[in-house]
This record gives sequence, C-alpha cells and structure tokens, in this order.
Amino acid sequence: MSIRPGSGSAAPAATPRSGSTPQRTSRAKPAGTSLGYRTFAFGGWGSDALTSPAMAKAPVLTPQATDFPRWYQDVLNKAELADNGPVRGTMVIRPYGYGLWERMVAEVDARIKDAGAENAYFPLFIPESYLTREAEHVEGFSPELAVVTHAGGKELEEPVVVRPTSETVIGEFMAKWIQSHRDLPLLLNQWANVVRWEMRTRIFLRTSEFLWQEGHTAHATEEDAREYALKIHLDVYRDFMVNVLAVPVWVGRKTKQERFAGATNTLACEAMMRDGKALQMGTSHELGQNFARAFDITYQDAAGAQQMAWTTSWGVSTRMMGGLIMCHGDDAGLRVPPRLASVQVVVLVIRDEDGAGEAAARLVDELKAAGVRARLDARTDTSFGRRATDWELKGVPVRIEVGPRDLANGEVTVVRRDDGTKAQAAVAGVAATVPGLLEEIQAGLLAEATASRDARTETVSTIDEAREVAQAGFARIPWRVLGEAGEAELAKDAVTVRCLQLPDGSVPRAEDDPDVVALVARSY
RNA sequence: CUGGCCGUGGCGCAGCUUGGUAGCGCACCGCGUUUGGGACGCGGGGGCCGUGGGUUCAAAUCCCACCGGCCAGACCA
Repeated sequence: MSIRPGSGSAAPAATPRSGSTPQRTSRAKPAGTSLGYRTFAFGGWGSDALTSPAMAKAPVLTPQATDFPRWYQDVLNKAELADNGPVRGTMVIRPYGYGLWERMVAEVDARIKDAGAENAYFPLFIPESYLTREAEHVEGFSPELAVVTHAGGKELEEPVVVRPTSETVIGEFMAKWIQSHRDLPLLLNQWANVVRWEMRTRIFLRTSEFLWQEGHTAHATEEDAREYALKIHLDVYRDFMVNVLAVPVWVGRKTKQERFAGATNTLACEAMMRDGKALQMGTSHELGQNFARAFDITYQDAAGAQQMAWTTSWGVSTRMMGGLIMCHGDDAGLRVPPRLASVQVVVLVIRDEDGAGEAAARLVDELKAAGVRARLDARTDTSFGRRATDWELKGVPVRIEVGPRDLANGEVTVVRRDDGTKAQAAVAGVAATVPGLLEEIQAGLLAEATASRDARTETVSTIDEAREVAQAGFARIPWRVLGEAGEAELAKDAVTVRCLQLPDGSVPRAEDDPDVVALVARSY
C-alpha cells in the first residue's frame, strides 16, 4: 500500500512557534538520608570531579547546562531508551525504555479501571469519510493525516486514514451500541498506536507514530460528562503523574486557541522541565454533543423521548517518557522514581571473590521476597566503574554494591541515585530497609521537582513581565489582563497559555470566571 | 517551496584550500593482565568517501546536476 501525507482541507493558520532560547540550569539538591545508615560523600559525578585540575575525564553525557537538547539525545542513547526509526519521525523503543512504558501502562490502566472504564480495541484504519463528519475535527487533523490510497495493488475507492485518534470510529460504534439511557454511561478505553504526520519530531516528545491510551465515553447529561472528564483528569492523570512519576503538574483548562479539535473544553496537565520549558503531559476533553451529533449517538430517556448523548475523550502517551526524562534527569543520566522503576534496585558484584557472587544472588532473592523489583549484575568481565556508570545512566533508584572488602565486615554499600549518597549497611538486615528507602527517594524526587517548578513559577501583572518570566518557567497572569489579544501577542515569542486555573490552582468551571489566572510558558 | 549549513566504517569527526596509499576517537572481535567509579597492553575486522555526470594520466578532494539531512518561516498527546 502507499501512503500520502494528509491533504484536503487547508490547515488553519496556526500560532507561530519559534526556535531555541538560552538554557537555564537547575539548582542543587539537599543532601542527607535517614534510615540510620552511616553516610559519606564521594566524588562520583559532582562538579568537583569535573573541575579537578588533574585530568578531568570527559563527562558521560553532555551537561544539561551546556546543551539541553543534546543532553536529552545522549540520555536516550546511553540509557538505551530509544533510537530513531528508519522512517523520519518514527522511533524504536528499546527494551529498557519499553520496560518503563510498560510500568506506566500498568499504573495508568489500573486507575482507568478504578474509574469504571473498560478496555476495547478499534481498528487502525478509518474511512476517510468519517473524519470529515465533524468540521473542526477534520480541520484540526487533516494536515497531519497519513492516508492509504493504494492497497492490494489497486487504488482504493475510498482512501482510509491511519488513525490520528479514534473519536470518529468509536463514535460510529457508540451510536450502534447505545439505545437507551440504561446503556449509559458507556465508558471505553483503548491502548493503541496513532499516527500524526509531524513536521518537527523528537523522540517521545513528538513523533509521527506514538503509543497512547485513549478513553472515550458517552453520558446522558452534560453534567455527567463534564464530571467524568474531570474525574479522569484528577484521579487518573494527576494522581499517576504526581504519585508515581513524581512529576508535579498544574491542572487547568485550555484556552479556545489551544483546545482539542472538536472539543468544547480541554483540560490539561502541565509539567515543568529542567530547562524551563513546559510539557503537556495529558489531556481530557469534553466533546459536548459535537461527535454525538456527527455520529448520531442518541438514546431514549426514561420518559421515552430521544436524546442526544454527551461524550468525552482523554489520553496520555509515550510523551510522558520525555517528561519523566526531562523532569528528573541530571548530568549523570536518568533518575527513575522508585514506584515507576522497572528495576528498583540493582545488586552489583564488585569482584566475585570470597563469596561475593553468592551473597549478591542471595540478596536479590531477599529483595524480591520483600516485594522489591531487584536485579543482579554479576558481569565481572566488565569493570566495576563501567557498570556503576551504566546503572546510573539508566536511573535505577538504588544500587547495592557487594564486594569482598565490605563482606568481610558483614556489610554492603547502598548507593542512592537521587542524591548520590553512599552508605554501609549490614547484609543481614538490608533487604528489609530497602522498601522504606525507596519510598524516601520517591518523596525526595517529588519534593525536588516541586521546589524546582515552584521556583520557576512567578506571578506577574503585565504582559511584558509574563513574556520575560516565561523564558525560564511559568508566569501566572490574570486572564482578564492577558485575554485573547495578549495570548496572540505572546505567541509571537513562542510563549503560550498552558492552562487557565483558579487562584488556588484548581480547575475553573468556565473560561470567563473573573478570577481565572493564565499560566503561560514556552513549551515542547 | 525561500535562505544558511552538512553528507567520509555503527556513532562522532579529520582529510578537500594546494588532486596522487582513506585516517582518528569511541564502539566491535581475539588473547593476556585487570575489576571498590567510565580499565590497560598487544593483535585484528569493518568504508559503493550521498548519487550521477564532467575535467584530469589520476578525484573524497576541482566543476555541474540531482538526492538526502539539519537549522530558520507552517503543528500537539
């Protein structure tokens, strides 16, 4: 088959986004640990090691402060997360990267099910005619559609598009399945890949094909639909991002300009990356009756009258991988929060002498028995330093080093990836202390990211100040000061309204609430 | 489609100005010594120099065309 990039209806004039701006670096983190370990400093990846006059070894990664995009690329390669695919804009997710994604899927999926939705699967190919049924939806997506025009050696009578999202097909089937108010709400979700032909791509952040979860629901009333979209947004997305990814997010509603094509309201979770740019990590949409009208999703109410349903859709994607990397990563590599980590603890054999190998294997068993995702690294044909560096690049939260020297004292060395501290601990009881240590690291990463985000969030009262502050973080500005005119003006400098919220950080019911505050920033 | 830059082993580059044996770092393979912070020594393997044409005794190098990529003007989970 052959595929052509989307054509048809012209793309609407869009907000200009322009290029790069100077980087900002992140601050130092507090040190210290608890759990009663003896701790001591070491010259691992600190700046001391790099600035020592002797002969500073080249850094493992391009430092963030030097070139953040390059640092990001280096992490993808060296932590073995992903590669570019052969077709421009596509990506290959490598086993370690996919392991992290699988953990995200597991955690998000469980929350979606708790919210009452069920998984299903709809086709990759969608009749082109479906897309055209909702005016704004086509207009929004047509420039980035991949369309199959030939298959089986022949030109197709009706081209099929590769799904950019599935509102349309799912709408078609909702119409078929929903007859009565007793069929509502209908709460569906699917895990799938989608294709959007993007101009500028970056692995995980924006790729032509990506993996995601898309939820689609139909409700009897607007109120019910609105509540469900909000529930997903807070109880599934925000909860997962804050409590598992340890990424603090601002929640709010999108301006008309930034809204999803075909939605009446879009809610977003916005996070702050270490270079001062914002990242939209997830969205939840109220679709009003737009799709219900286009696909004839109607039901008979209790009184016997035909009514039109209200629908929602919501999604999070592999973009969260990019957010994870850019929110927590440092100059030594990735830092994976323990609750997410596919490998929470790596037990590393320094030298397999005096029973170190067996002691390490035993420790891994004990850790697994204690419910820890532990892994043994006994590759003693590779030097210790190399292996330590490799696991730091991969961001494994805790490394336990088992070597003959410590073992002679009945001890092992426990190293935290978050702050780099090393501590000695008795082999005997160490496994039991690990779950607590992991939780401490989890909390520490969230606290650090929150402090960093808050340090980059500033309240301003003029558009000029907003533009300035947005060069390195979020500016909060009253929406009545900014308005659509101010929004358009900031767009010239690649600054956009990430979301609108109430002063207490909650989601406003309406855009025109007089107290609404706009959070503006540069973004990915 | 307009402007600027670039195509040389897997990756990053030098070589081109002034044509004459295709090189370096990393990675890879073998052997040995190593292993408490990215090991070292010795020995190896691997390149249609983006493609096509031209100039020349001779082209990675000079000339022309084309192709591909990156950055700047047009999107979003």
